[in-house]
Amino acid sequence: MATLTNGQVDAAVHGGAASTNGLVNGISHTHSPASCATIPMKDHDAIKLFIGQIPRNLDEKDLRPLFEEFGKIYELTVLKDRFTGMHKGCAFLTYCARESALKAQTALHEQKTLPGMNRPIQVKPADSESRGDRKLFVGMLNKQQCEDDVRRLFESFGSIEECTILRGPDGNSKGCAFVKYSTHAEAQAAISALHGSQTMPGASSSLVVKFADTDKERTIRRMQQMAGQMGIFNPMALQFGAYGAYAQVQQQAALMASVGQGGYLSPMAAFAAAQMQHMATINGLPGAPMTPTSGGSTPPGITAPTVTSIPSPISVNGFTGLPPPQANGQAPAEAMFTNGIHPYPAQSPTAADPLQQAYAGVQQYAAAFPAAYGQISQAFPQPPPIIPQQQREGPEGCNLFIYHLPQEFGDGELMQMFLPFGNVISSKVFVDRATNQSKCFGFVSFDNPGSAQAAIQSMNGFQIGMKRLKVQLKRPKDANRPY
DNA sequence: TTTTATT
Repeated sequence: MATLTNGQVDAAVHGGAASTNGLVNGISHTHSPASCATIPMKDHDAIKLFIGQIPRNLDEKDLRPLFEEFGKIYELTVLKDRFTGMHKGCAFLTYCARESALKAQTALHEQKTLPGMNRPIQVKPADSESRGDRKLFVGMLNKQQCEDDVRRLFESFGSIEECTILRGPDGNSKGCAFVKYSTHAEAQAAISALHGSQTMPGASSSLVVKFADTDKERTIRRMQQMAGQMGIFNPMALQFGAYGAYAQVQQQAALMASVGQGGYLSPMAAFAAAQMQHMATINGLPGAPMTPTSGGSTPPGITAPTVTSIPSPISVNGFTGLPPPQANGQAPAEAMFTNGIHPYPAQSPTAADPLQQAYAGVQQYAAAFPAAYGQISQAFPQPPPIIPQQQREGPEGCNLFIYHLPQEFGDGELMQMFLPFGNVISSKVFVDRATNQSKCFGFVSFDNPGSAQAAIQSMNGFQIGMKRLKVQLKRPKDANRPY
């Protein structure tokens, strides 16, 4: 009996020790293990790490020594822009051993700052390693609340992997945070329990707890901001694949940036890319390099013949709200691209009023694509009635209150903004009697509640410049109604 | 009231 037992124990100890040693050797010594020295093999459960905050002048060979400290590297790749080859300041790293990854993460993540960086290095599992959506955006926090306060609020719903308060350059809280749980279910539980559950002192509304924006959503947000900064507003872009269009534009812009690529550029993308340049310029940012005169003998891609065939008005106007191309097409394109970035051709008769151009764009769009327009607009009479009749109210549930309108919006602009959602029977911006200035709020009435709801859905919170529209059902004021 | 990047 004793013999048998000993034998079992010996076998177990031996086997266990052997495998443990192998593992320990693999991770705890710098680069000695013979196990994966010649043929790189990684553990079945290896973790791919994302490395962030890397100075752009460091490439793989510069980075290797730093990470080899923690074990044999299976793969290390610095991320580069697909078109320009530009170093993106981050990398992916996979160790042969899972343990090495964990060690490196513990030792390095936010523990040191590489030369020239303002933030500490990031070493954590890549997004591709994670299971599902588990990161939350938390809004409407008190600006005094710190990471620990937020953790305390969220810890009972699961294990928190990350908790960050968003701060401005001055270090002041922006009143919102990101909280990452280890699983989607935990995140969901926190949303159910906390969203809207309380109002923090000093916050303008109740606590917001939702899944953080995806990349796509962030792109949309940025697009809205840009549109706002340009004073251009066009709801059509919201309704129709502007997202996809924008993604294309980004790609195309990158293409343009790499002079000499000479690939096909759709006129729309060229047009929009030029605008992005312009926006970058007016924002005082460098923007992607686009130098029409560079390269001497090499004509820039943007002068390719494709530019002269005029795009469907949609692409241009739908996306940017720019004036429709002139009939011959050639002149405006040339004017625009020879001065590099000017979105408004000087000779345009309506150049003085970008807003008006945007509206012209909407109509042009609608006229060109009645079918598409019909998808969101139940009733689409030939030219939409821009001049509101006498002020009328729709049935209950059809009347909207809109706040945070741009100062320059009048009744017509308000109507134009909501036409895509249905039949607008009236629109009214309130005006200060003394100054004749808009009070930045107004009312819009539809002929059916569905349109009103669709408008709320799309337009509430829509960002124009620094402001966000508030769009809600008008309060029924039966009590006040004059007899 | 949505970040410093994720092939």
